[in-house]
Amino acid sequence: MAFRVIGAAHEVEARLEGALDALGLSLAKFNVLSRLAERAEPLPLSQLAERCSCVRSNMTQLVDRLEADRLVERLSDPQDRRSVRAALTPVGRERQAEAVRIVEETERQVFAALDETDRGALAGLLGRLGTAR
Amino acid sequence: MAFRVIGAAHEVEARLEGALDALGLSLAKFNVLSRLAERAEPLPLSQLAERCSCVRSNMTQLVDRLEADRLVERLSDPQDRRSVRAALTPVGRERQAEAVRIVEETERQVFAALDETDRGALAGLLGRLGTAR
DNA sequence: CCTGTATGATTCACCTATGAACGATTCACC
DNA sequence: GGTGAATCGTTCATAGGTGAATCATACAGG
Repeated sequence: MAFRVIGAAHEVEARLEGALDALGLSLAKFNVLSRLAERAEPLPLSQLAERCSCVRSNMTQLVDRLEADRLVERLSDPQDRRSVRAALTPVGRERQAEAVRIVEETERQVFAALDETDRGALAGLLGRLGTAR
Repeated sequence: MAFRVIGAAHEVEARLEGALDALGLSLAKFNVLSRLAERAEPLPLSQLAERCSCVRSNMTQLVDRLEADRLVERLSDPQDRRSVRAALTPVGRERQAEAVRIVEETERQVFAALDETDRGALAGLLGRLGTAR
């Protein structure tokens, strides 16, 4: 049962990765861009890591790659010189918006066979899994 | 919706990884050991990769680490000198059996809130996701 | 004011995964 | 029987993820 859930999720991930590939993005990069797009303010990397549910060292690398792609830039914070804030570039903002459309379209295809009731049931069942502790 | 499925699966994976940690195993290693435990015959790495749904180069590394752990050994095949077969060591076989118990117990906890009907419904819904193409 | 502690980001070592390129072998077919 | 194509495992570069250690900076308390 656990492996059914894991296997299905891997397939969904693979579909999304495949779709995002056309934009030179991965799911991980898309996630970072989306967290940044949510607010106008550039975010310190530690907050970004928290919102992406990953550790800071991972965010350092992700931002390295996104900066190399010219989608994000690092800004130093004069208030706290330890802090580095990540900001979307104009290209990054555009790319994120295109990615949203692609992700939504892919999602529509993946869940096409499920009506609203089915989707609610699925979300409900997943929400009852005992993953705490 | 897609991210609900993915998120839930990641939490299930994390629970299993955490539980297997006590045996010095990961989910990936457990999977390899289990494929090997299914039959007495040592398996060529390419078949092992296929059964684990991963590429051969990944299996090379996984078997490297399992060999370092003394859970698996590489046997050369006199019939086909290109081929390398992986075999469980006695310790590997034992470890796999312990891991099965731990995985089953963890699974029981994760799915405790779902009765048989719920589990069937969940499997059914997941099976209807459009991941082909 | 100074000192210790907490925090921010990076680096490093490791694990899992992919795909391309490679060397060695096997095999099919002429 | 020799040659060209396919197959096997490994290696390499790249990507994403973790945790421990490190360095700089900020901050609280004496």
